[in-house]
Amino acid sequence: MLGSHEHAHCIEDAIEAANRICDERGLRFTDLRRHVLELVWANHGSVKAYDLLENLDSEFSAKPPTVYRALEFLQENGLVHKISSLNAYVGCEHPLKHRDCFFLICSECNEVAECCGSNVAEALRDMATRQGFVPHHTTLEIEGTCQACQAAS
Amino acid sequence: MLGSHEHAHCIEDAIEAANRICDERGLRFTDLRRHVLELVWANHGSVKAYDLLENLDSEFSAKPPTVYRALEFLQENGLVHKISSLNAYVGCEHPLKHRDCFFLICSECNEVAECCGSNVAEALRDMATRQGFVPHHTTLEIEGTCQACQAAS
DNA sequence: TTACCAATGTAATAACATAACAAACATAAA
DNA sequence: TTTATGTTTGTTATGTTATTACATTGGTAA
Repeated sequence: MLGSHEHAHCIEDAIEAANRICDERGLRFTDLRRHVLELVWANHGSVKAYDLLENLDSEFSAKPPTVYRALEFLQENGLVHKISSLNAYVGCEHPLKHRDCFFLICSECNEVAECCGSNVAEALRDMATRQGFVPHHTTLEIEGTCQACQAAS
Repeated sequence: MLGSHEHAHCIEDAIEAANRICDERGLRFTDLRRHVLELVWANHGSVKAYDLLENLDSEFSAKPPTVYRALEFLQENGLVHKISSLNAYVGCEHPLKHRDCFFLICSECNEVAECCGSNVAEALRDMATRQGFVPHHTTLEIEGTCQACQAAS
């Protein structure tokens, strides 16, 4: 668990960042996209596409493409990440500053923490370089137990 | 591409290793399991479960559970890895020696190279430790362009 | 207004994976 | 050898995740 906090702030911040980013890029942060982003941020865990679908109330005609298109837009603009090992999605904790990030996934409480930079990225670059490999995209997802959940057990 | 080589040797080696491992562990390396492992090793790319399904000829009754069970067995015994970002499977290049490994996936030629150890694993452990996170399983998959494909372009 | 492109609606289907139960088969104890 | 047991495979059905293709709507600028 994350420390107790006014989670509404997280959502607000995410929406604000999204507004700013779309503005800068001349993109439309539509009702649908905003709504999906809010749902993704409803908690600090990851969210499944079909759960989003169920929670897009009657305001939207919720068919799979509706959700996947919104997720695609949000991913392209760094507002959401896909967690491949879970087939699920999380809100990006620091859009724009985002580079070489990876995820700590607690399988007890299901929260996902996003980490950036550090020695890991460097070690990865070194390793790839030694192999003559040019990386485009890295998927780094670590499943385990977070600090809070260890303390609790 | 990997350098040209007698790929049949890779398959042979994989089967031999599998035989040895199953033997040591008192497990049954059945025809089905052997056949699936051979198909996984048919090339150095990753293979999709439903492609395996199509290629399990009439010798086996090929329904999805058939394939997924074989893959599960092979994964449990370190003979095959799943590539989450592709929903696909690759043969393990060094069963048993396998620890903290990760994958370089070339999106030009589709080959997958498995890497182990090195500073990366260490950096990951450090990072997790600093966060008080206890890792159980790491998914590390790097998509990019391999050396051979850069040279070719 | 028209023309255009982006966004969304809608239906169908593709791709990936598992549940639940039955049958076949190996192995070892009786 | 027979029986009992657990493992492996067969089979049907279904659950889950994601995309294709085409129609419609809506914003924006010529």
